[in-house]
Amino acid sequence: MKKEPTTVTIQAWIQLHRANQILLESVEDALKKHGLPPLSWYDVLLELNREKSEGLRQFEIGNKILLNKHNLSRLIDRLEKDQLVIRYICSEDGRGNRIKITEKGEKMLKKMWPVYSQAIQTHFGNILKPDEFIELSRILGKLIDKSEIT
Amino acid sequence: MKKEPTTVTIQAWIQLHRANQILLESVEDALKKHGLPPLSWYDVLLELNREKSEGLRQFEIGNKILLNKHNLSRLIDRLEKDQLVIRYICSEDGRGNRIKITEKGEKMLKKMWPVYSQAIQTHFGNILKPDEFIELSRILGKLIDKSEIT
DNA sequence: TGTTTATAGTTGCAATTGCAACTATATAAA
DNA sequence: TTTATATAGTTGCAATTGCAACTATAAACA
Repeated sequence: MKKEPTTVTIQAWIQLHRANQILLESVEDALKKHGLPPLSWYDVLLELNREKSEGLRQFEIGNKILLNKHNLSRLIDRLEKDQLVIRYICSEDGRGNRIKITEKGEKMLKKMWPVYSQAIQTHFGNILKPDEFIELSRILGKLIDKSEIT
Repeated sequence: MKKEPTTVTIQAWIQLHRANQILLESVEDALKKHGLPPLSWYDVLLELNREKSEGLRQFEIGNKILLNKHNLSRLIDRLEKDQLVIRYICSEDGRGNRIKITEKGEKMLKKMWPVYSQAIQTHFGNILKPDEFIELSRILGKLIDKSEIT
């Protein structure tokens, strides 16, 4: 089906891109200003924190946070160098490893959250009304779901 | 005002981030698959195409597409190397220069649009209903406006 | 079993980005 | 005017990302 996007579609697309860009920058700025690591570290640590006992395989993390394997591998290098995570050998699959969060990693997560959440609240939470979040969430959900099927 | 974001707020924020990530990737993939340059090139060329006669100063482009000056300077290096734009000396301000799109640049714009628009349509335009674009646009607009004031 | 094919993860290299310092000119202030 | 300060843009260097090739193991298959 070949169809030109309507003006409204194009506008919404640009705004989506722009809004995300602005918000992301605000969050990253806030983290940086507090001497904290970038958001991508938080994303990984958060997923690992949800699976404290078993840890996660790299590809599992990659699926959750939508990051390709080679960049994830090196992101984990950095996290490991800072002792926020550890790579364990993987008993059930000799090719891979199993990543677990450390005590220090949990502390980092706790240290980042106030800054992160405050930025979300300031630049996002305070701007829209409760209904608008629900509506926004519903619409974005459709976009995300659709892509997951494909 | 210190307030924790609600669950709904956090969810919407994550979805915004995710939806953008997915869509952007789709668009970039499509461009790459067709052997075309990245979206950032399109953004710059589009702005320049709107000001064909006078061209634009770098800082003007930077404001429009939200890109910092040093990265823009080098993005323009690349565009200029491919002869899609030209840097002219700037009569009214000796520090800066004035960027104009070339014939070749306009052609590139025309070549990119079908691929770009097709990707937008497939992954975005076809997914939501007309009302939803309007609503999405309205909500995102609030977020963007707010940030511009600050 | 032995052989192909797919998957998990890593690494080398090139391109891009971020940061800080720098040049040059313009604007403001003394 | 002279000096100080701000702005426009560039550049060196380090960090990050993207791409392709690579190793190692698992799964499928003959």
